[in-house]
Amino acid sequence: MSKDKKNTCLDDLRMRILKQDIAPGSDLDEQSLCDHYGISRTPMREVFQRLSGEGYVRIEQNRGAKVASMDLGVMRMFFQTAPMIYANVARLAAENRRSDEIPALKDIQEDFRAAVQAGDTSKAALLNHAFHEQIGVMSHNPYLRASLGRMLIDHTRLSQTFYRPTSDDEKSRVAKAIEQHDAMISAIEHQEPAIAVDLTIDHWNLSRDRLERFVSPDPLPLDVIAMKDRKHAL
Amino acid sequence: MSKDKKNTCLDDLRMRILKQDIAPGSDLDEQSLCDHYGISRTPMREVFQRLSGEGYVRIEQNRGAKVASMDLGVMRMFFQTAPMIYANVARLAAENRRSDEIPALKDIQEDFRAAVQAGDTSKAALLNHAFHEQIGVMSHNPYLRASLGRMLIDHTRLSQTFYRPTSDDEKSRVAKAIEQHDAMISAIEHQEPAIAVDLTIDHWNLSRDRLERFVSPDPLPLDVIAMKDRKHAL
DNA sequence: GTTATCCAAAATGTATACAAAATGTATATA
DNA sequence: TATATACATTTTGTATACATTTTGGATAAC
Repeated sequence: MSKDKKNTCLDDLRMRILKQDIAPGSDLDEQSLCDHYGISRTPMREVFQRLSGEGYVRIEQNRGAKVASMDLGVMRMFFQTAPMIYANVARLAAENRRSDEIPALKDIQEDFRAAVQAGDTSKAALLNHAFHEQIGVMSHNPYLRASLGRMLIDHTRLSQTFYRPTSDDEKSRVAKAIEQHDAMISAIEHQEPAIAVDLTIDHWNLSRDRLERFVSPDPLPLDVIAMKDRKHAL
Repeated sequence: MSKDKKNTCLDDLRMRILKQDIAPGSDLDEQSLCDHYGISRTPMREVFQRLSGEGYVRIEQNRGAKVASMDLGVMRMFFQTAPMIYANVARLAAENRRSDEIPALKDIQEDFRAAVQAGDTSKAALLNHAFHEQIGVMSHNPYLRASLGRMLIDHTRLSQTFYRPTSDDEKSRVAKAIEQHDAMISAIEHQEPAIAVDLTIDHWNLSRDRLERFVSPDPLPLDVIAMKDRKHAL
């Protein structure tokens, strides 16, 4: 009974961190979370330890848990490291996947497609996360999974705006990402590591472009009045 | 006071797992460890959670903590993944190290050298572990450090016999490993990533040969009597 | 002889009271 | 006004009692 509540709490906190519903760097208040999830401090602190082990939070001596931050130095490492990890995980998944692991990947992809089409952007981002986690599971490489998990936390946090396309161009990018997922499933299912790697690199490049636009968006207009006039002129 | 005992416990369990003083797959008995380290169950369980997050142990629902196992599938992944992780961590350490991080690396290397010369084999293995962990710190890449930490746990567990050289050939290998460490320190200090990578690959190849001989040692003599005769003949 | 069922003992998980540490606030002092 | 200090409050850490689950073994049924 309470074990169930503990897992609910764990899943919910993971989700809220990934959705940036709880901001990077912010404190997690032990007591109020205990009240909210209806569990006592002991299992709550265990949840914090788990989240810390997975890289979602940082625990500091005598001052509680904070959501993992995303500073500039870490971002550089993210962009530098991601393609290597993703590509190698994909290769290993294509080599080592068990056939009974394929359906889970397909199920996630269908839910992902549905969430995108329904315009449920944060659900889509979470399902994209689950998709890539599942590829990590299928790689059967515990060493790389540790890196992958941490990369995906930051990737998902940065991609919260991805699946709310605001232009035809962005719509086609989302459609392309979905197609790439389908192709990756096929490459993994048919055990074609080289194809899985190529697709993963393409998928990363697409995502990286969007991430860069998110991290470094178009500058604000220099002259707000002029912008306003232009808008009226439409 | 008790916080100190908790950290002692954490460090000691890490050490005992790395030394294979506690065998892969074996259970950790909560109560007896509480008695041994003089702490109560709450902080002991927190220690287990930490060790689990770092990859030293696995916690299973309602049945306690077991030391991480090392089965065949994982070993394959270890040999497949290690050079990539080690080489990239070394590259990043050479690129990103801060100058105030160099002394710690040098100190560890001196202790390592001393332990080898003193014939303290398990201390040497532990200091080798610390040396490579410190390079991980200096890489400033939290993603790869997660993989590196897990690789080093298994690497150190497999290398317990390394620093007890039983022949002149093995002695020269140990001496070479020490020289490689020195050269790696220099490459990192002088920020030469390409050299750091090359040295790391060499270092890995040396280690891999010894690991393979450990995992797959010379077969037992087919005819014990003949061997015995041959020995008497010497 | 084998399997099934029940019960006691051991272990694991949770709640809570108490201890220690950090934080905030008011007052004193320069 | 700025800084220092003492004290109250809040937060974090630990011990322990109690609840739940698993485990081992005895007995019963087949």
